[in-house]
Amino acid sequence: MTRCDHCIARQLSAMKSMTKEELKLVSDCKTTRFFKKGDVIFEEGEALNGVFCVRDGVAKLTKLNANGKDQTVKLLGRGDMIGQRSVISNERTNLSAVALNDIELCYVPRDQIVNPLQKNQEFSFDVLQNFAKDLKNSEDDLVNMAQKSVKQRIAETLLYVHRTFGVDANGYLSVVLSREDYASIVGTATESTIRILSQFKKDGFISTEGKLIKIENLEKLRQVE
Amino acid sequence: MTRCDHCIARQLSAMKSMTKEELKLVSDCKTTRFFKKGDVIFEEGEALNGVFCVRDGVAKLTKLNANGKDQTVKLLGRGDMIGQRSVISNERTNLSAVALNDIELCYVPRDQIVNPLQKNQEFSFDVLQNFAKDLKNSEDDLVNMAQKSVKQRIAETLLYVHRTFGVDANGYLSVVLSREDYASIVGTATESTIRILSQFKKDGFISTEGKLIKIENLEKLRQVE
DNA sequence: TTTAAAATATGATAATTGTCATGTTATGTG
DNA sequence: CACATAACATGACAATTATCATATTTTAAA
Repeated sequence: MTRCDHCIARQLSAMKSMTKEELKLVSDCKTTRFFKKGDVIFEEGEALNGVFCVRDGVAKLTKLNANGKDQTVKLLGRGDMIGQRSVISNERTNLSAVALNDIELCYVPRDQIVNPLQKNQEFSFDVLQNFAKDLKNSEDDLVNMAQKSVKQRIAETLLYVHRTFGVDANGYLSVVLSREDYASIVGTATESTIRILSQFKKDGFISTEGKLIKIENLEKLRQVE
Repeated sequence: MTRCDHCIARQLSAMKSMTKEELKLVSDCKTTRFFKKGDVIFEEGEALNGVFCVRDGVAKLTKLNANGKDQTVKLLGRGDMIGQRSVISNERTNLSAVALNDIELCYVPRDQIVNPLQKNQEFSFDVLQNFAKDLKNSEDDLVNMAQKSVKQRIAETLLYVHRTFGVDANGYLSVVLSREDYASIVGTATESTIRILSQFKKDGFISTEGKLIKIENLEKLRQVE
């Protein structure tokens, strides 16, 4: 079994401030899980008795609204933790997690997270700082959602995916999302997303190859109004 | 000077898990500040070297967007803490705080919050749980903003204000917000807000008396589509 | 490889929301 | 009280976005 202290995810997550002993416990208890593209990792309303840590791959957190539509709340990549909140507040999760491509997760039981949280000040302060950052991002997202046009939100999502997950050898966004995925992130109809992406193509801001998207002009995308 | 251990705000905030000694320090260091309706408590971009705790009154947290419009991110009432995040992440605040009516705040210097956070496990876990709750709310807000109509968002805001801050002796919402305030919360034009509130009046969902709003039919407001 | 299903694309049209103009009503200040 | 200012209200119109219909293309499975 892979040891946690070598895991690349550790470099990126709050777990970097766990002690060697704590990390050893995590290492011993954790189980590694693989999910295929499209697999549901957990469903809204489930009780999570542990935390997932993304070792490799990308997942989305979604929330079902009253009309039966999914809203994507967050994308998660390497080093991100899933389910910390539910574990800390001891509530069922209010989000579903779905794999966007093949993904490898470590599942760490609740106790191995909560115990260090209650004993290791550095770790708990780190998690607190992560939460503070998440909250700030969340506020920014809210303002964007409230005040920007669909076109702007799509442009920003493309830039976000580019910035966060990078590009493949040919310059295409390495995370491949369907038009419906993009629609679910910006909170609009799939048709609107398709139309706007087509427009971006005509404008030369992006190019596509099947489902792959390449950003051709970062600056123009930033200036979309 | 009023002692913190008698403060009603303490019953509601994470400070309830501070030790007597910690609370004594807070009590000795804190300063009480009064703001009048409309006063700016602090501005986006300021460095906050402490935390505000709402003793009485209501404030809003707003964020300026690129077009110069304010988005209201959160309303704060008795027992709510303002500025914890900036203090914890050691960053300048990304929000402004404005008094919505006459308000009394306690200002607690940074150290009196951060030191207990680094020493008192119970307190820091409590703050963590508060953050977890805030994050969940924030996600819910995002989904609402993304997927509900302006009309629904206004109806929900009325219900929220009713639920959170209650009504006066005559049944009017005890927090009095301008149409512009409501617009800034739901992220729409002031005129749209005025129109929709007029419609709600015609429909008999609410009644008004000057700026005062009374909810006449909770159930109908909940069912708005 | 064939074929069904899913994803993408686009037109037509409706619904929602924003913007600008303009008038009325409250509110507060000298 | 008078007056200036801000808040509220409403019409007319424009812009954005959603919805429905219908092709076309891509993908995946038999």
